[in-house]
Amino acid sequence: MTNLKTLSDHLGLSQATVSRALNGYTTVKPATRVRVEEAAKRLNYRPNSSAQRLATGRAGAFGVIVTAGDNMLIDPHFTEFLAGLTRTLAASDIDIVMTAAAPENQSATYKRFANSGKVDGFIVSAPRKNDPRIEALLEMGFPFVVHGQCETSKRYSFYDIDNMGAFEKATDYLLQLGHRRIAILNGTPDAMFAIQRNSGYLKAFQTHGAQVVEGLMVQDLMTEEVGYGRMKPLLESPNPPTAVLCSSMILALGAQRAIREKGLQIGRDISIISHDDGLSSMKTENFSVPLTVTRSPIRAAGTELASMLRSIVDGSVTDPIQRIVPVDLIVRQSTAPAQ
Amino acid sequence: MTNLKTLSDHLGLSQATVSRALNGYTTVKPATRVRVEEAAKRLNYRPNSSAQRLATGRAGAFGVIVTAGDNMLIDPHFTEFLAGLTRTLAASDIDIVMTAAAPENQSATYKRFANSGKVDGFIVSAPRKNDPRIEALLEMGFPFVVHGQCETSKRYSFYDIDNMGAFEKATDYLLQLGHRRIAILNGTPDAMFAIQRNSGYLKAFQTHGAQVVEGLMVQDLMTEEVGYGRMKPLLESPNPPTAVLCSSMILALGAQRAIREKGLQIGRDISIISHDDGLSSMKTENFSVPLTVTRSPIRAAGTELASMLRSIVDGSVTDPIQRIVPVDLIVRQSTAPAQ
DNA sequence: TCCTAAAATTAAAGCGCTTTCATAAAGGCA
DNA sequence: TGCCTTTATGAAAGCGCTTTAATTTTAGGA
Repeated sequence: MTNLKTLSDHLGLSQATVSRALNGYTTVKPATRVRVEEAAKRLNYRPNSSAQRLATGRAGAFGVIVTAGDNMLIDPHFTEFLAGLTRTLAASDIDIVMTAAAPENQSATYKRFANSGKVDGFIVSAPRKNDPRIEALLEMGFPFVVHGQCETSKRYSFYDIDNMGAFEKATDYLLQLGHRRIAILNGTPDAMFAIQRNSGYLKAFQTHGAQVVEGLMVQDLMTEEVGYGRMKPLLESPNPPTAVLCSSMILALGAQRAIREKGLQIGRDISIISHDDGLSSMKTENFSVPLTVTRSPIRAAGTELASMLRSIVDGSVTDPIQRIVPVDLIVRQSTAPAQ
Repeated sequence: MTNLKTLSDHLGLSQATVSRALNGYTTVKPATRVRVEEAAKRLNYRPNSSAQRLATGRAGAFGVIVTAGDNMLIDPHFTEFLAGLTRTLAASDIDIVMTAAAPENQSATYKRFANSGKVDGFIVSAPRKNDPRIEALLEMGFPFVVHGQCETSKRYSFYDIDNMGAFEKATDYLLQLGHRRIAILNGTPDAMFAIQRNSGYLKAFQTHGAQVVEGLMVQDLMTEEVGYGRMKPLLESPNPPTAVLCSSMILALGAQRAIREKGLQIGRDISIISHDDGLSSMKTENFSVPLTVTRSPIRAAGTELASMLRSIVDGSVTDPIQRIVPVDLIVRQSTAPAQ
C-alpha cells in the first residue's frame, strides 16, 4: 500500500510538493507535476481518505439516513431516487453513506453523523409535516437538502414536485369529464406530499364549485395490498365512485385488481388517474389499460438534489435553493367521461 | 464541536485516559470511567470518525458499488436487499458506503475504495459468470461477500439461494401436471442466477425423460415491458406454451398482461409460476389469481450477508463462508393440470 | 555582475484520535 | 520501613494527509 511518504521518497521530492502536484495546485512546475502523476499511477498510489478527511475537514460523502421500521426503504421509488443520486455524485467522487435509524432517535443519528465528520451534508427524504429532523439540522447549521417540503417558517433547501398542482390538475380534469364521486387513495396523513395532493384535490372541487363527496379520501400506506383493500369497500358501497386518483402506481395496481374483480372496466365504467414516478421497471403506459397519469420522474429528483447539495457544501451557493417542478398530466385510456 | 482535547482538559485528565475510558478498556478506574462518560454526554462529545479511522486503520463501513448504466439500481429488489443490509449493520454502527461505477472500471473502483481505506469490506451484488470483480478482490486479499455465486475455482464467501433447485422443483411440478411446452422468462444470459435457473429447468426435463421444446427459453431484462413483449409472440405462435416460469414477479406482471390480453385465464388455460423475492410493496398472493411461486425473501440475503461480512472483517471467521439456502415452492391458484 | 522579485520547493505543524511505553500511585509482604 | 508488584494515569509518538510559513532556486532587470 503506497502512501505519500513512499511516493515522495521515491521521487526525491517532499510530501508537500507531491501532494500539491496531485491536487492540482498551480504553484508546481509542470514538468514536476507530470513526473509525480506518472509515478503515482505506476506505484498505484491512492491517498488514504481518512487522512485526507482529517486534514481537510471534508468527508467527501453525503448522508442518507433511512428510518428503520418504516416503509421507505421497502419502497421501489426509493431505489429509483437513489439511482439518480448515486450516479450524479459518482461523477464528483462523492460517496453516499447510508444508515438506518429507529424512528425515535432520528435526530440524534443526524447529529452523531454530522459531529463525527462522516458526511458533509444530508439528503433528507420523506419529510413529515413538522419534521424534527429539519429543525435539528437547521439548528446545527449543517448543510442539507430535502426531497419534498415540510411546514416550517424557516428557510431551507428543497426540491419538490408540484404535488398540489398535479392533483388539482388531475381532479379538475375528472370534474370536467363530469365526475363528482372521485375517490383518492393517498399516502399516510403525516406525509407532506399526501397533504399537498389532498389540498390540490380539494382546491379543484372548490374552483369548480362542486361539492366534495364524503368518505372518498383514503390515507394509508402505499402498497398494492392497501390499494386493493381500500378500493374494494368503496366499490361495494351504495354510491361507488366513478373515478379514482392514486398517489402511486403501486396503489393503482391494487385498485385495478379490486376494479377488475368487481367486473368493471377501467376507462369505461370507472376512470383512474395515478401519479407516476417513472419507475423504470414498470411503466404506466403498459398497464392493461394505459393509465392516465400525473408524471414526474423521481430519478430526476435524485439527480437534482445531488447537485444542489454539492453546490451548497462547496460554498458556491449560500442562499437556500428551493425548487418546485411542475408535473405533467398525461392523458391515456384510463379516463373517460362519467356515465 | 467538542473534541478529545477539550473533553480531557475539562476533566483534568489526559487524552489517553479519556480515550480508554470511552473505549471500554479495563485498566481504567470505574469511578473515572463514570466521570468521563458523564462529561462526554454532557458536552455532547462525538469522536471524529476520520481521526478514529486514521488511528485504528478501520473504516467502520462496508462498500456497495453499483454498476452505473445497468439495471440493478432500478430494480425494486435491490431496495429490499438494501433494507436488510442497512438495518443489520446499523446495529453494529457500520455504515454502508455506496457509489456508482461505469461497467468498464468496476474493478478499478473496488481497488480505489479498498486502498483509500473508505471501507473494510465489500458486498458484491449480481455476480456474472466469470466476474472480474471477484477475481480482483481475491487477488487483493480484501474482505468481501457475494450475493450469489460465480464460476471460479477459487474459494470465496457467498450467500445464495438454491436457484437451480428452485426452478428444478417448479419445472418438475409443471411436468407432473402434464405440461410439456413450458416457457421460461429469465434474466440476461450473463447473470448467474439465470444460468442456474435454466439448469434447474433443463435438469427437471431430463429427470422426467421429457423433451425440451425449442424456442421457449427467454433471457432478457427483467421488466414488466419485457415480460409482456416476450410473452406475447410466444402465445401467438402455432404451438403456444401451456405454462410459463418467470424469474421475477415484475416479469410475471408483464406476462400476465399478455395472457390476459389474449383472453386466456391463468390457472385454467395457462399455468404460471414466478420466483418471489418477497417484495414488501407487492405480494404475489395478491395477484388477481394468486401466484404459485418459488419463494425466498431477498431481504434475508441482505441481513445474512451483513453479518457474514462483519464476522469476516472482525476476524472471528477466517475460512470462506458459503451458504446456499433452499427455496420453497408455494402452490397457489395459478397452476393447474395441462388441458 | 549583482540585486530583487517571482517561482518552486521544503520543513514542519496540525487535523483528532489510539496506543505503546514510561511513570506515578497504591497495595502486599517481609 | 522498604521493596516489589499491581493498578491507574500520563507523555508522546504516530496514523497519512494538507497547508502555512520559511527557504531555496530561478529569472528579470539595471
